[in-house]
Formats: sequence, structure tokens, C-alpha cells
Amino acid sequence: MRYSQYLLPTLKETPSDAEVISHQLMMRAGMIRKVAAGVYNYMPLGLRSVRKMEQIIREEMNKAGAIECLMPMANPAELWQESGRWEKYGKELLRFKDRKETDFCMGPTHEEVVTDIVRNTVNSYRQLPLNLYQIQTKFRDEIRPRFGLMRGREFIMKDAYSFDLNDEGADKSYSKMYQAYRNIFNRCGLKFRAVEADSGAIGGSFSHEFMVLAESGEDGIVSCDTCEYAANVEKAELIYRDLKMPEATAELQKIDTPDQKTIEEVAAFLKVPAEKLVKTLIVQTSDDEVLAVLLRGDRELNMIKLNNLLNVDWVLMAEDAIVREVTGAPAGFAGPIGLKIKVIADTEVMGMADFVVGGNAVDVHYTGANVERDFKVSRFADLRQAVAGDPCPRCDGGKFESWRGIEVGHVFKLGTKYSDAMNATVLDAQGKSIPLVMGCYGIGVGRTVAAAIEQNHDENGMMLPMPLAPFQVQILMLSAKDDEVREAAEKLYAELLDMGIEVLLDDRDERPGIKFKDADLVGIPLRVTVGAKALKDGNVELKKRVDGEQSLVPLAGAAKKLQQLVDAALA
RNA sequence: CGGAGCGUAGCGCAGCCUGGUAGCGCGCCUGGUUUGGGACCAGGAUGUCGGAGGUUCGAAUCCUCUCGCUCCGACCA
Repeated sequence: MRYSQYLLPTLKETPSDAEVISHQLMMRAGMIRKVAAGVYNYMPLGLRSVRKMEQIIREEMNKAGAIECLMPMANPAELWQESGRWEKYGKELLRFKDRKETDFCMGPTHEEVVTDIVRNTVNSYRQLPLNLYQIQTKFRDEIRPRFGLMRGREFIMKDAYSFDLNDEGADKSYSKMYQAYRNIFNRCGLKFRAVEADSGAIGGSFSHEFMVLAESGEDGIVSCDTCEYAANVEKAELIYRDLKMPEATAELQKIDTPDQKTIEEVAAFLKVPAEKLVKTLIVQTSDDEVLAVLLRGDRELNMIKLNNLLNVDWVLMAEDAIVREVTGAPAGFAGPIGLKIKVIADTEVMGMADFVVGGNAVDVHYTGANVERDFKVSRFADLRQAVAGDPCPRCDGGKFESWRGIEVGHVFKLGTKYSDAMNATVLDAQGKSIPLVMGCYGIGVGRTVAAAIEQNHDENGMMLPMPLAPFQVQILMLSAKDDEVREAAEKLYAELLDMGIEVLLDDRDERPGIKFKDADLVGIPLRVTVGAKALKDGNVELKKRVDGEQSLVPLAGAAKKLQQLVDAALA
């Protein structure tokens, strides 16, 4: 492709509404342009990367035995009413009517449609297993779209749905997809973790999220440094091997702690580490219950774990008025001793003795507090947020490392939720009608490209890995007016095209500085500079975008050398 | 939906408080000089000041309504 004839509108300045790097760079490199909130044009350059991502997905899905199809964006309400989601999905489902006033929605996901296909076409267990996938534009009317392609309302997604006769089959389908996903993200050259996820409202027995590691990730995750275990911090299990309740050795003592409210203040005031404190959080639930939660002073409460434990819709920190009512003191002095409400504690607290707690009165704390002797705990449970260094629950000796991650894929075992609701059954070998066991598997295509940029960039621009890069090689024709330079660049360009290499020739009549800056911004992995200097000796300059490694190569052998480098980067 | 903020040239912004000729930088066009990391000189084009209504002799500026967008909270590929 010739730059002079291409549409590659780069921006010198960062658009003011782009918050994250990938969004900024995709805008600046002319990959995307916004049309409406959370709705983007894929510009020629951006589309090239998106298509590459899709192709990798397609190849790996096909290899795993999935079959591509394409379902409509416009879904009739009828199917959604059948599954019950027309009512349940809420405002995120973009609804509209056709000219006959029939209700439709833009598909945010396609369980209903695919289930409808299968129930109409699959009747026998002999036709199983079946895995149908598509790469489609989805629409979810998110309340707050942001971060460019990272969280758009309209976005391209690969979604796959597996159908099996029974659980064992479904598990097999699931693990095939799990492996296919690993292959996909590996091929993209991304650092990622497959984490155990909360299967949430959709239910089902297990679920993994595929997270690309990046500083700017929205999710906190932990992974074991020795085994395969990885999980969202919200879900990461904690384990206490050989936990015993130690003997109390200290007397319970009431002490004055004037104006010392936070854990840091109290710890500093008493000259003890925060680990020797136990904090008491007063929470209220959707069932109108108020209870106290105990955690070691330096730990964070994991609301999701608490939520699941209590089995309620939501849990919140109690309002000030409630705190005063149950503890008799303003926030900052709550403690378990003498509380009338139910007290639950993080398991870790069980292993603590002689600790500091709030005194339920202004400017008062207790030291030397102990469970059982001084107060009762109705229940111990894993309630705290996992952090780096925590021991792995699945292996011996492994420790957690912590990361930020961007969720780019999700695999779910669905069970029979949709097949039951929509009556998708087959006859088994005994002629009995049984509901299909389903799984669903999504990958955010644009999001993965954005995540790849988050993970691969520097201050000058993008550094997309070869498999996702819009072009493989860029030639900078440094002076379009110099005949020798032009001819040499043209020759190399033609050779590379012949070899089937994806090459962008910057033949614009621009100053070198502009070409260099744009090249860095777009970040095509291999850059060849054809300039008068090196050409005098018959050479061109080769520079790798990732590490900045430069070398002079003879013009004559440049094409071959480039081909080797491209091949190596794709292997 | 709750809270905060912004809509002025393609992009980034000033002007608004205190009403009176719409401005700056970048980009764009023309000519010239330049040509290895976002050049310089000279000339030029570009705006329903988001929209509607109101106040006023006069509104980008004040008032009301409206639409769009961005940011902070609960959802998610």
C-alpha cells in the first residue's frame, strides 16, 4: 500500500476525550474515529488489525471443531420473550420496532437465536456435539461507554455456543474452547492469564475469564507463581493451613485514643503494626440486616465474598447514623466487644490473639482483645481481598502474584438454562427426549486489539505484535524527489509485494521528521529507511519497532532478510 | 439514573464573569526556500459560537428549555 494513496489520518495531538493509551493511540494513528458515544468507525488501518484478530480466532475455532455461521443483528422480541430475557435484560438491550410495530432488539449476545437454530435443525444425539460460532457486531446500550474500543456500545465479538448431550460432553466442549482460547491469545503474542471467574447470574458450574495483563486493566487478578491457578481478586480463594486459635496472653485493656480513627492512626499511636489490629466494619444488607465484619487491620473486605456468604442482593457499608446507633460511637471506633448485632469475621482473625479493637465509644480502643474470651464471633469465613504474596489454595508453596487485567474473553458452561426455556431437545440413544447441555464462549475482538496496544506501546506510539500489526513492513522513502532514493524504495516495495509481505510505502512528499514520527506512532514492526546516506553504499536501514534495534543491510538482500524476520515473528 | 463538567474553524483551546467587529496554535490551500526525527517566509480559505425560545437597540456572552458529549459511582466481550 502506498501511503500517498491510503487514508491514514494521523493526529499530532491527543484527543481530549481519550483517557486510556490504547484509545489515544488508536485515535492518533487513525485506526478509529468516533461516530457517537461508544460507536466507532474502523478506519482502514484499524480494520486491518481487527481483521487479523478475526482471522486468528477463525482459524483456531475451526481447528477446535467449531463451525462458523452468522446470526442477525436484529433479533425478534419473540425469542427473547421465550427465554425470559426480554423482561430481565433491562435497558442495556436496545429495543426498537419495525414498521409493523413488531418489537425487535439489537443482539447483545445470541443464546436465544442460536438455541432456536439448533432446536429447529438438530433432533438426534447423533448430530452432537455441535459448536456454532460467529463473528458479529453486537450492541449493548451501556450506561457509560468509555475507553474507545475497550468498552463501546457497538463492538465486534466472536461468540460460540456448544451443544452436548450431557455434562461430560459439555465439559469436553468447554475444555476444547479453553485450549482454543489459550492458542488464540498466544498466537496474538499477548501476555494473559485464564482466571477462574464468578459465573454470576448466568449460573453454571464453571467459568474462566481470559485477561490480558496491562497496567490500565480494570480488573485485579492474582495468579500462582508455581501452578496454573489464577483468579479475579474478587473471587480468589484464600487458604489457611493449620490455622489454630492461639492462647490469649494479654489482659483486655481500655485505653484512650484521642482523635485516632483510622487504622493507620491507631497503629501509629499505639506503636504497633496494623496487623495487630482488628478492624470492625458495620455493614447493612438488602435484607435490612446490620452486622459487624471483622478483618485484620491491614486487610480489605471483599464485598463480593461477603455478598455470596450472606446470599443477599447487596451489601453496603452502613450509613453513619446506623453505625452510631449500633456502636454508640461515630465511625472509627467500632469494635466487637459488647455489640448486640451479629459478628462475622474473616478466617484470618481466628489466628490472631491480643489484638487492638475499637471501644464503641469516642476516643476509646481496647488492647489485648481476644476472640471467645472477650466477644463471640458467630461465623468465620474467607472475606478478605487476596493480595500478592498470599499462599496459593491449589498447590503447596505457591504464592500469589498480582496483576491488572483486561477481560478479553470469557468461557462459560451454561447448562440447560436456555435449552429448558426454549425447549431445545434431542432424542438420545434410548429415544428419550433430553435438553441440550450448552456452553458459551466470547471474545471481544476490538477489545483484544485495544488490549494488545495497552500491553505493547511506548511514549512514541504503538508496537503491535506482528500477528496483529496492520502491516508487517513499512518503507520510508526519505526523499521522494531524489531519483535514486525513489527508485530503490520502489524496487524494494515491489519485491516485498511479490513475496506476499504486507508493506506500507511512505512515498509522501513530506519531511523526514514527519515520516519518522508517523512511523513510530503507527508502529509497524519492521521499518526500512531508504535514504541517500546509506544508499551511497548500497544499503538501507532496518529498524525493529519493539526494541529499536537497527542495522544496515544491502538493498539487494533486504527483501529476503525482511521475509525471514516476518516469518520468524509469525512462527 | 444520581453527581460534576464541557459544547466556539478539521484538531487543541481562548473569549463568556463585566453584552457591542469571533480570536490563537496546529492542520488545510497557493507560491517560494528547505529536506535524516513533527522546518521557515509570504499569502489564503474555513465558523448556522450544539439547537430552540426569551431579555435587550444589540447575545458566543445574561435567562429558560432542549440535545449531544466527557468525567466520577452500580454492569460487562
